[in-house]
Amino acid sequence: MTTQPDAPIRPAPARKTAYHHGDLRDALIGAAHRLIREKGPEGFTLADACRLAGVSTAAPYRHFADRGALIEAVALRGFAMLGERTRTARDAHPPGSEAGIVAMGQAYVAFAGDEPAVFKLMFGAHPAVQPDGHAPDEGKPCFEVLLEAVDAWMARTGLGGASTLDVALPLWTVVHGTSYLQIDRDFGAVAPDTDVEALVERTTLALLRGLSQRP
Amino acid sequence: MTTQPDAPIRPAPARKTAYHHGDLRDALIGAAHRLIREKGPEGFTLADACRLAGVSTAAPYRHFADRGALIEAVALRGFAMLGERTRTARDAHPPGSEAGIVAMGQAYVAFAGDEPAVFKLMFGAHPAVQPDGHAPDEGKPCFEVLLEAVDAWMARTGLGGASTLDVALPLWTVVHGTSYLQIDRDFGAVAPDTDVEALVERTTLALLRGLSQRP
DNA sequence: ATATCAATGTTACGAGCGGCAACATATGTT
DNA sequence: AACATATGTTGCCGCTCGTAACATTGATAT
Repeated sequence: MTTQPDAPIRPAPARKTAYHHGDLRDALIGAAHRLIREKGPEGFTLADACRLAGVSTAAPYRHFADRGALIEAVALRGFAMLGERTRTARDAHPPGSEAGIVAMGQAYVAFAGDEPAVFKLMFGAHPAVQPDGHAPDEGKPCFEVLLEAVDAWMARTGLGGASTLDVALPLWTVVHGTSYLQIDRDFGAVAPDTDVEALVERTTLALLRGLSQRP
Repeated sequence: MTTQPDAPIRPAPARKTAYHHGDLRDALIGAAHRLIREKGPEGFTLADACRLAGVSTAAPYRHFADRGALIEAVALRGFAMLGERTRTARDAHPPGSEAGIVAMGQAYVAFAGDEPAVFKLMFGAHPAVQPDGHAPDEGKPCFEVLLEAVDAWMARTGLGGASTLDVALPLWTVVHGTSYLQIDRDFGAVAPDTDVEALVERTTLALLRGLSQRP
């Protein structure tokens, strides 16, 4: 069981003594999640999380290397949530359908809207980048759900000559860009009344149509 | 004249005394730009900028309300740069051409790649959001360059029934998403050898094709 | 049962940063 | 020459991150 950000601070086993928290690691992740959600990743403070968990400011260092490690743990939770929502969206539509791909994209953007700060953590550049330039692949499972759906769609529409990535990457850029523009309110200055859900649908469908015809 | 981040620290007029810097505001923006470019917006420290400019840590408060105001000034410079690069890309192609729109998108992504930290500042959510939800519109001029190009393209291809925004917003999401995925190395875990320039071209052309046909 | 060890808390501290108040110096206006 | 204003300095406070040294608990072995 993981402590959700809305859960009470100290749901751990009732103990005689309060010296040992019982499940501090998980409680800290929950507290950090809540605080990051409220104040954003920048405003988040390790000391605040400690206060929320009712623990001294040195305690986290028994469970996390440093502030960044705790933040990363929150990001990891985010990928689990995103994967779940993506699969749910997929399962609501026939396999290989365009509607399914649209719904997955809308789920992506909706998740970003619901958890903007966590979304940024998940995809924000990790300071620890491998020397070979390969990033850590926590998000890979999520992407593979999309890859399967695209594969099914390509098989159904008999699209020859293109690879799965040729379709999946453009789709990803659309929903990722829409997510960021929504989160950062960048539509506001230019098209304040943008309905992102409809935007994703129109753009995704147009993209699929454009990709499926030989020029 | 604005102090570029590569310029010497104290290019201001040679004075008898060093007490007054002479052009501290601009020098601080230049220093901040350089530091943010090197260490990212998070790692940027007002004190570092002061050291770079050879000035005490309290001096900036004569020119900027706080740390955030200095950062915003750097972001403003970014919009000027982006606008210039966008217009240059446009002018290299015939008006109303798809090649021009592609080139503008590639310029957008290339700018993000060259100035990732500044790019994030520019589009990152401003803490000061108007109560009506409208964001400050420093980026509007850049977007209007795209709007004009899309207008010309729509006029040329005789696309009826759709508004300019119906085309421009999808295009924006593509290049914005590509920019972020490139900056944060998120392609790395999934498609490490992605050529973003080619990706923008393929995606933009497919999108334009898909949008220009009645379903 | 009890002694010991490892895990997991605590307090105390130092360095660095952001921001303010009070003071100092240059510039320019009358 | 005298004053007002703009601009920079020192000194200070509160806060955060992270480390070191110490304290408490639960588990394990005898």
